[in-house]
Amino acid sequence: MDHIDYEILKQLEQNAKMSMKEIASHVHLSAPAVAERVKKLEEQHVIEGYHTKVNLSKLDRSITALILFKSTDCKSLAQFCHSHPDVIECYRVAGEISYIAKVATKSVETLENFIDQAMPFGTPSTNIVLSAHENNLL
Amino acid sequence: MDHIDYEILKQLEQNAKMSMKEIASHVHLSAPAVAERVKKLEEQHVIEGYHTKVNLSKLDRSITALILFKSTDCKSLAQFCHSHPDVIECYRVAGEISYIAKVATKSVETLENFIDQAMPFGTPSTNIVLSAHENNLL
DNA sequence: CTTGAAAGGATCTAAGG
DNA sequence: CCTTAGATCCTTTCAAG
Repeated sequence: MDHIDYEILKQLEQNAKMSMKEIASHVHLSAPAVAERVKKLEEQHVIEGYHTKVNLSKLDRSITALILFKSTDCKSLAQFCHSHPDVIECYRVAGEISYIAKVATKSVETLENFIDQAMPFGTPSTNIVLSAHENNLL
Repeated sequence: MDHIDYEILKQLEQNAKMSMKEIASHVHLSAPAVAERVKKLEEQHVIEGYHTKVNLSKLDRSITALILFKSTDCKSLAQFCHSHPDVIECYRVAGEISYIAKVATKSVETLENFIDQAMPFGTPSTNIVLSAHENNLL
């Protein structure tokens, strides 16, 4: 993991489909050299996968909410969240809160349904996302 | 956006590098037909990008925290978070909380530094991530 | 690590149903 | 909107340096 690997990861993070040739031109190496480095990064699980980001509103899931739970049965809450189709991410956390679920859903009605279903597992505090921002890792 | 597009997105979500040929075999179409559909999904911004997931701990950022803010100056807090290298995601939300930052940092010391720097912009409640889970969209 | 070349795939283009 | 077929580009693998 040297600075060239960092630069390769930086390029791939922003565009997973970038060709070895193109990455090579950024890091001033040959394409086979870059391919070998990428292969090693995959084997070392530095690269965990290549994913496609899909627009949630185009999937008719325009409302995103971060729901904070105080729960005494996080195992059950986790099981519920892992299997619920509206949940896109969830976190077991230590702090004032014990569990956080990120939900992307169709409408306030479906959000209400989710909260009602989740209530038995803990006390939710619902925060609707107004805007979101992602920073690059590298 | 028919059921075939959904199936294509489902495949690409899990593996952005899947070839048109391989997707084609899943949806019982020819490779060029799939390529054309993917191109349209890109043009319609249903597909927002192709990204590589990088292991944070391999980048020496083993601690992840979700920091909940009560703030009266979200604009400044957002500006701070957008430009801070430890922040990976942040959300302006409506609810009990006004702003949420997802931070990936090296150690408790660097986390402490972040909190100290963020304090002027609001009242933080720090929740360290013990475990995380992602669901598939499709 | 490099270059260069060869083999195998993938994508792109075009013609046609 | 689809298919098939041909051309082109990219990747991968190997050699030799």
